[in-house]
Amino acid sequence: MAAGMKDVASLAGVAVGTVSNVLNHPDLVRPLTRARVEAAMEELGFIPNGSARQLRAGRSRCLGLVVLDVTNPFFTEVARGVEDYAQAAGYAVILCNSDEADDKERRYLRVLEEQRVRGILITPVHGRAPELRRIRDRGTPVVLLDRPGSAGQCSVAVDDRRGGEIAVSHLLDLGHRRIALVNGPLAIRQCADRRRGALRAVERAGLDPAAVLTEVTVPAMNARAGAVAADELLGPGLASTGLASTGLASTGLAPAGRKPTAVFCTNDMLALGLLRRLGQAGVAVPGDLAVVGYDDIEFAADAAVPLTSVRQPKYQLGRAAAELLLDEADRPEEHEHRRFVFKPELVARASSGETASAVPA
Amino acid sequence: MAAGMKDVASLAGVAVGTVSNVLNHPDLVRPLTRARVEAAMEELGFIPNGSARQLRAGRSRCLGLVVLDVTNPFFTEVARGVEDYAQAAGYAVILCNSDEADDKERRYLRVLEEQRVRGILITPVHGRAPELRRIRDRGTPVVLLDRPGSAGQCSVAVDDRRGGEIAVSHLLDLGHRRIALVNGPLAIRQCADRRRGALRAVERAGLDPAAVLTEVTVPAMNARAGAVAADELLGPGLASTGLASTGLASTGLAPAGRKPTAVFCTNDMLALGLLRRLGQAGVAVPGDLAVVGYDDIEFAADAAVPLTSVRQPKYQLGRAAAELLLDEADRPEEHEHRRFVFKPELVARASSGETASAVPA
DNA sequence: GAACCTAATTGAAACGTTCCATTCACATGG
DNA sequence: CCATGTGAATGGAACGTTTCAATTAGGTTC
Repeated sequence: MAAGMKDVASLAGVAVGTVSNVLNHPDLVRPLTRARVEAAMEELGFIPNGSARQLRAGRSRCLGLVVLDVTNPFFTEVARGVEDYAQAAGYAVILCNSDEADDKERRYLRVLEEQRVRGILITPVHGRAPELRRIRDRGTPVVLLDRPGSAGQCSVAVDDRRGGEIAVSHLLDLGHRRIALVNGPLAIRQCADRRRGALRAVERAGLDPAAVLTEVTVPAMNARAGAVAADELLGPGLASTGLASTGLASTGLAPAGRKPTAVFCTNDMLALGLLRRLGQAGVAVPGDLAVVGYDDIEFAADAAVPLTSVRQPKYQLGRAAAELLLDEADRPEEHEHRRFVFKPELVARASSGETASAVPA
Repeated sequence: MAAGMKDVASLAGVAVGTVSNVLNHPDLVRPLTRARVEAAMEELGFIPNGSARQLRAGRSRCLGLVVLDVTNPFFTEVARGVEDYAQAAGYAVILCNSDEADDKERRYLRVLEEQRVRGILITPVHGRAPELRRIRDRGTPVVLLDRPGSAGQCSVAVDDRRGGEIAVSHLLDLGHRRIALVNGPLAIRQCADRRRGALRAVERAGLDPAAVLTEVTVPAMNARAGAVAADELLGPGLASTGLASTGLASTGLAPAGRKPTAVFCTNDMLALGLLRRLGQAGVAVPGDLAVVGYDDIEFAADAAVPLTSVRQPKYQLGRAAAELLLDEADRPEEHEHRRFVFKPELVARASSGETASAVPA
């Protein structure tokens, strides 16, 4: 069905080599001949076969991007950054969604490697260090996204420790002394780092983390999980009685029994899901409970209670990562590994009571 | 660098054909031999070369999905549907973002065809009918996404005409008689259809569309464009004076001078952007202006004023599309083209004043 | 022990490109 | 008229698989 170079060649009355030249080295072929060949291509609707080309070349014009959740605006914004840069450099991006699932991630990595993509950008679900290392060793550059990498590879990240710290410092400054930390799996590096930052903020304030922080850990970083966390915070007998209910399902450092006056969610999806649930339960934000999120996705500003959040330069992140990756892929000699670390920034809005006075300690 | 089947074969002391059999027809090879081969693969870190495989097979295990905007949660939800189905069927998805730009779309289509993807799912920017037809003719199945296709191909869509109709009927029922229609480029089919639905609703109510509807057309369907539309609606001398300002930049049917009491935005991104701007300008929603969106993305419910919207079965849409595509790809004989049309559904929330009484006519 | 089966393995021919060393046609200068 | 040079086109090898007809080794059957 599909016409190949052979067909084009015979229709144009030239050798296949010439057709190839028209495609890849147009300057080497006489204008007249070139025109004939191009006409033939047009007539046959010839589309070069990428597989054959790649096979010969040993490498493709695609790169792979593996994210934790396509549904999270944070990642789509990063993806845009990656895509814009890649596009400009003549590459296409294969966007893969690991869904925070180990096996999906593994499967995608395998596919990408089989496709001989030019390189892989990934926010890994778990450490994955050895596996990624092997991929590198086999010749596919890997850049860690949104994660400070170890030596021997490039990475692009935002200082998550610091992000966690400024979020919690903000709450402490507002007078909060009982803070819940709603977090995803600690195996995800960002989660662990933001938590460390939170702890550090408390320590720096001369307070006891065990007394201040209550940890609630949820298995995913999406809105649904945020709602679950809200339920857990509100305790079993909740309903619309606000936080008046008793037992707080503390999974963490602090002794149960004292209710938090603020929550730090380690991403905005979590925070938005939590916020919605709090609204349904009649809990006032920030009156009864102040909320801080992370990522500053576009929708955070538009939430029922505009969400205070820690902003990350998402688009820049993606762009920088793509740049590093293609540099490594295209000029392996000159390339030297780099680790970009962007600075996070607090964006205070209503949900933390930026404007209203603080809740008593 | 990368080990090939030849290396595996010689290490295991067998012929390359046998290695291939281990991979593709394990049952044909003696368990002992198989083990030896597998050990060799492991030792060499062998990863089969997808290009070579595809070249031989003539087709790849990937399919392409081209959307208008990855940043729009509507599309990421659709993508999840596609991806889940594809994944289960053993396919990987190449997600492409046309960004509503004609040339980006064209470029991606080209790449996908060169890659010999198994099929293409697309929400086209413009009609593109002839070009897509040629792609089909060359042997790549194409399924139209979120758009009722013409004959001779599969498509999956939601009845956009009806969606537009129920949105505007809802506003009419609430007593509104001056309605602004904030819409994207009419070249995008959904935009045109939703508009037609809006017109129909007005006619069915026995009213004059020219008198009721004011059209504001923006060049993109995102939040920024929504904000621009808000500015246009508020008129030049606006600021925080609500709608008290004078000249309304009507681009459409209605004579200027009378200000709308309601807005129908043809997607939620537009509505959310508009909503934000209205908030900044001190316009009360739904008091001064009622707002209805379209898509019912997850964030619509969480907006400052929860957004009334027209819900589409996003995930189902993607899933159904992938199913049709793979059916066509895998069993071209039995396959017959189908056109799914899902029914949209109004989700009334505060932004249209669902609860509050209607604004006078 | 010849004749036949079956199961396992082999080797070579494709697949559609790109690359490169040749060949060709023709003009130029000696 | 031969040697030389130049620009254009050619033809075949190579890329790493899969497929398939052919071969081999062992086992059964008569």
